[in-house]
Amino acid sequence: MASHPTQAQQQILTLLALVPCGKVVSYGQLADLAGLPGRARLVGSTLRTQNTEQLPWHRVVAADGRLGLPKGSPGWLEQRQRLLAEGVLFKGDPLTGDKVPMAKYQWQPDLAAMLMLFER
DNA sequence: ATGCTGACTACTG
DNA sequence: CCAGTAGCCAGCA
Repeated sequence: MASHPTQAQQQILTLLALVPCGKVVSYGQLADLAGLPGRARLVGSTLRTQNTEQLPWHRVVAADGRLGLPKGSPGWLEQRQRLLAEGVLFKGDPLTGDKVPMAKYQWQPDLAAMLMLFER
C-alpha cells in the first residue's frame, strides 16, 4: 500500500490536481512550482509510490516531451491514450510519435494563484 | 547505517 | 541524435 505522503509529496499532489485537461507539465516544472527546485525525481517517485487514482497523473511528462514510463509498456500506452483522448497530439504521426510538443501543450499556471497556495 | 534503483534533468562531448 | 556524468533523494533490501 502507498505510504503516507511527506509534506513535499503532498504539495506535489495538490499541484498536480490543478493541471487542466489538454495540458501537460514536466516532472521538473511540477517540482519547481511546489517550491522544490532540482527535485524532479521526487515527482516521479511520488507518482510511482502514491495513489494517483483520482489525479491527472497522465499529464506529467518528461521535460523533452517523452513519457516517463518505459516506451510500449502498459502504463505508457494508457498515458498516451489518455492524452490523445483530451486532445494532446504527439509530434509527427500520432501512431508512431512518442513526444508531446511541450511548447504547445505545457501548462502555464497563474503565478499569483500558486503563491496563494503555498504562502505561509 | 549502507548501498542501489529509479515515471528526472541539464550539461558535455 | 546518442552516451556519459553529475546532482537529486525517497523507498527498499
